[in-house]
Amino acid sequence: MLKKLNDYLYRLPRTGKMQVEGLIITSEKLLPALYRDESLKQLQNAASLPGVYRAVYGMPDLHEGFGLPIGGVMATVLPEGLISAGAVGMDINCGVRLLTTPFLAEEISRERLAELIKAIEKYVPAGVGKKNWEKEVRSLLPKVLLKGARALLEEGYGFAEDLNKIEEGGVLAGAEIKALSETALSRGAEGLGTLGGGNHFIEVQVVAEVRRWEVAQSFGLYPGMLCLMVHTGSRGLGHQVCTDYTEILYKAGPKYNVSVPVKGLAAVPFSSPEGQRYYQAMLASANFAYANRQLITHYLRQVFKSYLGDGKLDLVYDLAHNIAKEEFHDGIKVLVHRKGATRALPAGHRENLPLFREIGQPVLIPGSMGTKSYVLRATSNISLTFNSLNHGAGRSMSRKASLKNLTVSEVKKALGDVILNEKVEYVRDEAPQAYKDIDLVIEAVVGAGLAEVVAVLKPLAVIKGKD
DNA sequence: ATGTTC
Repeated sequence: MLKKLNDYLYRLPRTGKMQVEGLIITSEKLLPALYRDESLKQLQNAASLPGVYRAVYGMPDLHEGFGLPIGGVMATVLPEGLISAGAVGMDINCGVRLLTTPFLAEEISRERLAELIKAIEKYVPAGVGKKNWEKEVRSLLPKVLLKGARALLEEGYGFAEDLNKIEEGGVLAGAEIKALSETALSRGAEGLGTLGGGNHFIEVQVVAEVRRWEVAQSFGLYPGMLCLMVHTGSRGLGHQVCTDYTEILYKAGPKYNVSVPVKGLAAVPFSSPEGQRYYQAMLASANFAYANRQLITHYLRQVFKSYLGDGKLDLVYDLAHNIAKEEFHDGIKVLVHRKGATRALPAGHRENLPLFREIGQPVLIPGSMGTKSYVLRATSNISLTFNSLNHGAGRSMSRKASLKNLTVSEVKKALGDVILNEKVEYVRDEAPQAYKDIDLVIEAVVGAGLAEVVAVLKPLAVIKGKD
């Protein structure tokens, strides 16, 4: 089905109703997983939407999702082009934040680390359905929806300089509370300040390797540093918004003569009332997620202050990997849907935050549970993929299959010395065996000439929520 | 991903 262009770039040729071709960043070793699930078929479906621009892209962590595959990038020409809730995904602005700590990893014993993650769990409830412990934050919801991480800052949760290192300054303009259902609002209120389940985590990591010294230094990363990585999103709020609007867009589609191959790609013109409504709801959910990671950061600072005596945690960066964004490519205004894909702005790109304008933004790529994570920087070739990179390792086995096939001892072995808060049994579907090899995924984006490795992070302890 | 078949 795929045509090899070079070692790391494959073409998904136009067939059937495809309006554009697909381009996939992958490799010989990663290919078999693509043929085991529906991701290529889903990419073909996306390529068949009217008005899809230039090509649809698959990142090396590509795998089956709802509508657009995870690791998929799809752009539509504005203003008449389509917007699809399913092409953003259930967890709107699921994303990653990396923090440095004032400690070297070697200063903190395993015993201390184990205590630390217990303390973190008290402040940041982990697991599906968990609610925030600090009821006061619930009243911040309206402000959070409109002003994102900035809203929390105004309430004393964080420092002004935090915003300089959050994509978009931690807030997207245009959110509307009216666009959210009552259910979405109530799920949002309870979920603010919680981690969630699935692939979400808080990880204590060490900077194990620095490959680009100057760049790492400008990102604030030095070898041996103890770091914290937070991976979470908009919790039940984003999930509800995606569910609500997939239904709304699916029903409204015919009104605009839009027919979609599957309900998961339900879409309407961006400029239509329904399209704008979804976009406003998506922006509010994205703001919520930036704020969620900000609130969690506040709690982490409290824990570090009380348990280790120093709560000075500095942001490296915070980015979204499930979002749709209005951007210019080839001089044309498009709506880029990234689902399980990260926007990656190279050095010199004018849309970078001021701090990163010259050097380019850090691209944070978490590995699977217990495996390495990477900090990358995009090269100037990144325009090939609308300035997009992968978001992680990507599943290679479904949750169901991993729970069925993986034993506790196999998973324990894969985790090695990494401390885990939860019983291994409950997070078997998050085992490294259920994911692609992060090293191969990174090799693909580097080999394709899209990115370079700045630093490699190794996990020491991980907090996961149980499903 | 998810009050995982509200």
